[in-house]
Amino acid sequence: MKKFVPVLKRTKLFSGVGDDDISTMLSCLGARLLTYEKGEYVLRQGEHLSDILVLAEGSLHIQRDDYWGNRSILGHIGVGEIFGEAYVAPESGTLLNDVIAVEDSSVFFFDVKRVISTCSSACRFHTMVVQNLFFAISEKNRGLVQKLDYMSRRTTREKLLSYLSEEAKKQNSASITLPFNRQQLADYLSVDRSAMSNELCKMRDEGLLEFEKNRFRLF
Amino acid sequence: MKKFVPVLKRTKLFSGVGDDDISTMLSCLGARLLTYEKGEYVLRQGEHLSDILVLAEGSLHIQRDDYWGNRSILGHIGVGEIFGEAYVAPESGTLLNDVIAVEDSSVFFFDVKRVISTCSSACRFHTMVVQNLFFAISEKNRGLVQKLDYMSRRTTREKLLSYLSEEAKKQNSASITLPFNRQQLADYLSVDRSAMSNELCKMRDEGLLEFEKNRFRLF
DNA sequence: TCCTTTCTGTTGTAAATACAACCGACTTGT
DNA sequence: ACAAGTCGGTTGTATTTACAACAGAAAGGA
Repeated sequence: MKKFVPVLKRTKLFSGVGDDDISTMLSCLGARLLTYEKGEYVLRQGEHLSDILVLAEGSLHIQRDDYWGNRSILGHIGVGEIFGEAYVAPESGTLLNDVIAVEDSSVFFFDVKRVISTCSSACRFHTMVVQNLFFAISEKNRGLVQKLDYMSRRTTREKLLSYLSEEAKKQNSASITLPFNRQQLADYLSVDRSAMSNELCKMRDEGLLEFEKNRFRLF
Repeated sequence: MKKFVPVLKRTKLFSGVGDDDISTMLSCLGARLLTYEKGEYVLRQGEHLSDILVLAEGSLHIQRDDYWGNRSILGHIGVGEIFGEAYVAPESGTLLNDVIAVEDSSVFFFDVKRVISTCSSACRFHTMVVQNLFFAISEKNRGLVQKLDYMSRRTTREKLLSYLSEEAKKQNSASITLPFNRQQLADYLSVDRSAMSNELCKMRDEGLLEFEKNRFRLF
């Protein structure tokens, strides 16, 4: 568990907390570290959740399959990101989405009650962690608003362009790597894969962008 | 300002705080109360925000107009609801949406710095308010996920049904009142108004629902 | 290496949507 | 009461999308 302290140190949750203090907090917060193989479910839709999770290594997708097998991908979780925070509130109800490992992954579980409430021992950082938690979920909130912005576009092309250009802004480069293959990108943008593939090629022919696998370059 | 204490008492932000303590906190938090006429902007896209807002009376829409005048409605804010919380984080950047009064409204402004940090006076409730804030934004987060679920549907009918049935669940009744007229509902679901109107009538003819103005009944 | 599976692009067709234009009912303000 | 504006429904057409089916390339396993 200790080996992930450098990872945790750079997360939003432990921002401003030193290495030693993180080590202390790991036991103070009753942290557990679980591992998942590619394809395994980390969380399932309908479950109750009382932990805040942090991805220590690997990569996850938040997604949802309906009755008919149509998949919708809500988002991607990279190393150091927090997830599950939205479902630990007392009145939150059960999870609306699955979380699945897209590669072998390790996940920290922190009991929210121990994160939020001041403990008896000498953890000076609870206040800061609660604030961090607030800022982290507030960031996630803005990300969701951003995604709603992509999804509110009427055409596949507009969805692609708004997503790709936002991603370019985030990655601070015109060359970007997406955490999705074509099918996943289509599920993320809620469009048909073949139509999207078609549209991507048209855009390439028009000189708007280039791509190879999941690497894209915008012009 | 005092007259709104009963309203504030029932908000998520002040949940668990007594009347007297709310009165005390109003000054302690440096609360300001501003009023807006129907159609006035409360917040504008691109602005910086350092306050957390609570709607004391009236009704607001969170929306966004693009270059070409296409409007997208992100959500509706009713009395007692918190808003702006997602944009008060240090690294949050500017607002992505406008907030506009759809009827004459009054809004409380609370400086986030005074909400989050412990004050010197005897406010025993800061910890609780920060927790409340966390839960409130976490609830808003779930609402955004819910909206993404509507928006991920491919057809206008599916969008309508998922939205209306979710609203029926929230309002705990098959008869629901929407905070939108037809154009606003279309902007909320990101579909064409006339196509949506058409679809609604088809659904009515098929016996799926009834409606009159902004009141709907599901069968 | 060979076989299987996955991934991506291509095409054609049916279905759904956007867009524009129009109409009548209803509101609002003067 | 009148005029102007708003609102919701209807229709037709052009555009866009979903869906299904297929094929070649790439990746992975035996």
